Amino acid sequence: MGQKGEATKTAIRKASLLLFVQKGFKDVTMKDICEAAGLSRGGLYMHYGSTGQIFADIIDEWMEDLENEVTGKMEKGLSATFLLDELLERYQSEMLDRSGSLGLAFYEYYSGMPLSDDNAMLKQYHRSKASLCSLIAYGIDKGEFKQVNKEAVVDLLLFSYQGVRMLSSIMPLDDDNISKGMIREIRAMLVK
Amino acid sequence: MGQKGEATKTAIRKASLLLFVQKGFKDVTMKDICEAAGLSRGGLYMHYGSTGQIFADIIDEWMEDLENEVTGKMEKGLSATFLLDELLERYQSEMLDRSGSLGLAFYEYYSGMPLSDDNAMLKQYHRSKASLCSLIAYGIDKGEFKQVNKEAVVDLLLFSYQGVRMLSSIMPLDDDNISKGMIREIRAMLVK
Amino acid sequence: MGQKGEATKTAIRKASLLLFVQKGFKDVTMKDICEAAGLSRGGLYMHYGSTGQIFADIIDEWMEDLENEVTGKMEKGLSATFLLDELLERYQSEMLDRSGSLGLAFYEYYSGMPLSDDNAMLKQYHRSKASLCSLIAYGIDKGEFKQVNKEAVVDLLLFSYQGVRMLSSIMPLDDDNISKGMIREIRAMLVK
Amino acid sequence: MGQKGEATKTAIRKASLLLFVQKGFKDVTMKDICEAAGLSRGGLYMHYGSTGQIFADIIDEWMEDLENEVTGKMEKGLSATFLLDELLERYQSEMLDRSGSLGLAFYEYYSGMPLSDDNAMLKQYHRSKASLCSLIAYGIDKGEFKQVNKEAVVDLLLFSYQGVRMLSSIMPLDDDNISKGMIREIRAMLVK
DNA sequence: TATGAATGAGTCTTCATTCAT
DNA sequence: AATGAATGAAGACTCATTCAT
Repeated sequence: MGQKGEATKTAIRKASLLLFVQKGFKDVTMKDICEAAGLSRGGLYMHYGSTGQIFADIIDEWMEDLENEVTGKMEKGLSATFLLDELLERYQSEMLDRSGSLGLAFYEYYSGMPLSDDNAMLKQYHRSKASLCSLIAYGIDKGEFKQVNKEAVVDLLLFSYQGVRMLSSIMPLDDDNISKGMIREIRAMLVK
Repeated sequence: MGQKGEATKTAIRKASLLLFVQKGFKDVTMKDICEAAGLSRGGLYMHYGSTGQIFADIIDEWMEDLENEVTGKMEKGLSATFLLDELLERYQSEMLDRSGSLGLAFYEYYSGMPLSDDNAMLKQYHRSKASLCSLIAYGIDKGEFKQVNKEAVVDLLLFSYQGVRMLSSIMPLDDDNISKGMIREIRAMLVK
Repeated sequence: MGQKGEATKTAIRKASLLLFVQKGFKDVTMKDICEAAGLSRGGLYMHYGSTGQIFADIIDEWMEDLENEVTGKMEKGLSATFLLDELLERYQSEMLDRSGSLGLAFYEYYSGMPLSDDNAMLKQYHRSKASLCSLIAYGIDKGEFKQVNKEAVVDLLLFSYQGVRMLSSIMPLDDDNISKGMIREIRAMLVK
Repeated sequence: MGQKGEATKTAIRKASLLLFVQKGFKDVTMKDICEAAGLSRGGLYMHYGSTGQIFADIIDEWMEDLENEVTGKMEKGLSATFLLDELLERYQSEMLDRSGSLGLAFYEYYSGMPLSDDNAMLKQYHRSKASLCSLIAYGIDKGEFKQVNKEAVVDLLLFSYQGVRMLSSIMPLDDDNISKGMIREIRAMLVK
């Protein structure tokens, strides 16, 4: 019963994701999605009433996948410096893979909504922040890291990350160099 | 012709700017602009053929206003630390005044264009970067600043600035605290 | 088959009746009826192929309920004036209860059909007319009523009744006063 | 300037009137009107935003034409009986020309609006009523008419008129006979 | 220069109707 | 009998763009 319907919804989300990545949020029409999903007009409206609903659903699904892998490793007693490097490397590589980014779509989607506390990006920010802060606390505990203002350093990391990600999608940056340099600085702020 | 025509064009840009700030780039239509500028359809098309042309013109005008005030002061031999604080303060206050931001409009406008080197944002980035780098060099010269990777620190500043600016327009952030913390860290990286 | 099927059909008619009263005929869709009757699309189509069929069925059912109670009473030799008053009172109260009226639905339904002699409203008109005419004849016979053009007086009653009913559903009328006055006049035309 | 625009609006109203007469209010679409008026979609929307606006405009125009011609004649001292006959004759002929009636359109249009006192039909009712009442008063004054409840008789006339008009548009009535009879009765109620 | 009427294309949205299950 | 997924057609509405005046 729900079977077939759910499969179609999933197919719709999958097809839409591609479109949102390519064109941002505003330029994706219900018609685009029909075509991409191989569905008729009415068929699409059976499952979703607007691009906003689809996008919101995609985000929800998306966010559930992001879980702090860091915590587990701290519990295993690994070196904080090692974990930091691993994390920074991951950030750097993500900074560079700007393709496939939902940046514009997110920006457009949320700019059309009232600022609200159950904003998915906000939740994601808080989650990332908490995770990074606890890593730094762990490093300080182990004596590997300097005493720093954890929150400030984490913000610096997260926001500069966003900045590069967003700007490099609209202007040609030598992002490899840029991100390497930035990350080296941040590392230097932390590691003794 | 010039006279009156130029006045009308200026009025059009002024009216459009407001719209771009409020709705971003994609959602502003020629019709909106007609109404905002108090012009008829035909009248608007006399001067501009598309919203893109208007936006490009606005940016050009905009960019010409931004001039490096820093350089002059360096020449007067002022303390680098003083100049840095002044600059950081300005950045902080701009981080906070996210209202009136053209962020979304820029993003939308440039995401619809091929990545190109005569991108106004790119130019602006290079100009700011050069200006900040020379300030740091000046500080190092005077012995006030540590030896740092100038470019990296400047990028950190610029991109985290962009990050906060953009994100705080779509999610509710305690931006006052955030920006203060971040700027304090950056200052600490530089000043001996 | 009959059993359950007939129960469903009855449920459909019941749910539809409400909708027709609220929205007239044209604005009621098969989808509305599905929802109101708690049936699936396919389920509804099992029983009725269109709103017209449902409405026609409702009318048939409806009309069967209307039977001339007057005749019986005349046979019992009751006073014609008494019967007339009883009838007029009933008409007046119905004039006032314009809510729940199917007026618009009838109008819309029949205006979409060719004028035909097996029109349910027409049958109803003839039945009412015959019944009222025989009452008047009875009154004349008993010497209680004046010699009048029976048909004309009956028409006056029936059509003015319809007029008030229909118009008061679309414009705010002081229908209590209006109907009382009208009915008093009609009574005066008849009773010696 | 307004010249051409006003001409188009008039043409739109003219074309629409025909459609409203033929199909009532609800079944007339903006598309129908485009085609009937020989206009493009956008062209129509330039002048009217909905069928409701067009219909309202038509009614306004219409209502302005209806002016009490009766009053003038009373002032000339003509016989009340003569004026009454003239009026009744006019009503009768209008009862019969049910074609071209906006009955259904009116009904549908107003049934979709909240009952309101600035309802055009209501205004028209009050105007007609006042006009007829003063005619009767005039007749009573001149000793030609009986003492009657003016309002009640007028209501009887107006509502039975509406009733015939509306019902004869949806069921086959011998309206010639019916209206003649009804009008004769009403005349008899008045004239001594 | 400027007006505003007009066009035509494109998107949104809702339904009646069908059909595999 | 009944479900609900799917189709396709129809109508609403908005714009970019052109053009006669």
